[in-house]
Amino acid sequence: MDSSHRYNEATNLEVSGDSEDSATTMSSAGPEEEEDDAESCVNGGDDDCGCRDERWISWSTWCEESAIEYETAEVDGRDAPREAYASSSTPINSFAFFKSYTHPPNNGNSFTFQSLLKSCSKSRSIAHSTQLHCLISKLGFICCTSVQKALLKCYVVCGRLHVARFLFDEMLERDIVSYNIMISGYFELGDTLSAIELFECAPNPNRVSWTAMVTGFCNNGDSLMARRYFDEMPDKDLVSWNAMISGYVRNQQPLQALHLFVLMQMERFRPNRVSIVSVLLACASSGALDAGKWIHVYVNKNKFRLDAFLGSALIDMYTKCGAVEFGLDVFTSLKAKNTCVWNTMINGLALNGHARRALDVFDQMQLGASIRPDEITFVGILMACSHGGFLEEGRRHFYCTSKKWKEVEKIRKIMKNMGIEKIPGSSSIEINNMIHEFISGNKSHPRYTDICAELEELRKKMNTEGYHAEITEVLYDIDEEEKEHALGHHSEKLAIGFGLISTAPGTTLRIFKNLRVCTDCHSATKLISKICKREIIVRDRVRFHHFKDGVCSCNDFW
DNA sequence: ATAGGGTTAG
Repeated sequence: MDSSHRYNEATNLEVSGDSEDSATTMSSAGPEEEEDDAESCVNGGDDDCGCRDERWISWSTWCEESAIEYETAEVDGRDAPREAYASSSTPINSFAFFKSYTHPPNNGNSFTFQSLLKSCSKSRSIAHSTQLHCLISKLGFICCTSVQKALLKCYVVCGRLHVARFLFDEMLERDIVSYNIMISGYFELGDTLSAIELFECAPNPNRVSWTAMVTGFCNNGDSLMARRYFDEMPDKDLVSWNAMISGYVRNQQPLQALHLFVLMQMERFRPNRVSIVSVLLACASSGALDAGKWIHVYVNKNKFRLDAFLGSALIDMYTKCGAVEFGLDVFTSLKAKNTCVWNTMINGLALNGHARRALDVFDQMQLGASIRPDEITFVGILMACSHGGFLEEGRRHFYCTSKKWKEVEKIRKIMKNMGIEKIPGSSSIEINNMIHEFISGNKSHPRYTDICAELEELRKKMNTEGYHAEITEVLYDIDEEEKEHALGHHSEKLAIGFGLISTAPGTTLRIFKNLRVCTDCHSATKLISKICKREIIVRDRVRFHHFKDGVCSCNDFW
């Protein structure tokens, strides 16, 4: 396939807009058409021997015996295809609908069962899956390969891999689709070895199989292995690129995600909304505001439909980059606001310390828009309150997470034994469209010595202002001097030092840290903002700190 | 057609 063709394909995907939703809009063809496959595998089928009646009896018996509480099927137009109903409904509704629709001698065909199974896998209902499995066996549809695959999927999404494997091994015709279902199933359970094994014996792995490997490894935290498969993949398409990009985002490697996004376009693939949402997440978690703005322009230029998905991603990006007003602009311009959109806005405001505004939006959500808040909304509201300093008692209680060295030591040992390393502190700063990342204690930045000299200079000035390193926070029982050294090289200090020496006086510094800012860095940054007459904005894992003239916007609540 | 990619928090 040549690149220009791929380009067009990608464009069409975007321009048509709704194409990615087509999975829920089933084709109307099918249900009433008799399928050869199904007909040939049904046992009997002769009126004279009473098979049809018997089938109907077993169906109704099963309905009663399965103790399913039927809900009233409400469908617009009784002639709506059963598939459409099944794919957009719960299995209970689908069964009820099937029952109300089915009169002897019409017991449905293989399509009917495929759709019912689809609704089972959608709701991950093992009970309904097994019941349907029984019925399908009774009626003889189990020999139909498409029904088998649908059943396979049910067991896979319900986590019953051993059952799925049994069915898989029993299948007479195993096509690439069944292999792919099994591969993702193994990854879902974290059984990467079995997934690899299946992939390697897969007759002819296609793009879906390769992408399943990429996604599978990413979901299991192994982006390195995912990248290896991605690089080896012979014929990548947009979905495979998106899988790798979003995989990097999920594994907290936003810079790699951004890099791959650029690479993707160099390979003449045109980003669609999925790529855009993923890369916005990368911008949000690395604080790449300029990159994020560029994406927003791209979205407008290419007339991407601004739906709740894209809208929340944009609001999330802006607020996590400290640009609250831009986030609010997107929020107000959004026509369809679902719970997620409201939550994103509330959390974004809370994150930036705008407690009052977050609570206002919360009121608006319930009173003005009548959207029901969920648990995520409440987490956001709590966050807003705590950052607003409304929970002082909580804070006092908290100060009682602080000198238990022995406990800390124990936890560290357990973590090490489990193979979990402490997450290294990492801070990034965007300068001239370049993102510089600093890891605490890492000396690899080309200007490392200059940065240290600058920090040393600052320390002297800070000491005259009465600053002494607050060492209690290092939470490790090393001697005082070592503690002070470790503090001096916290990643945010390195980023600030670099920002100071590489930007014009007075320029605002925007730092992004993956962990929380420690007390020492907090008071040091306050002083630095005063000494250097700079505004310094630090976003840590939990919230924003706007430092100016020796004061922080969080009023020391965090 | 069935299989692979995307939103909010802790």
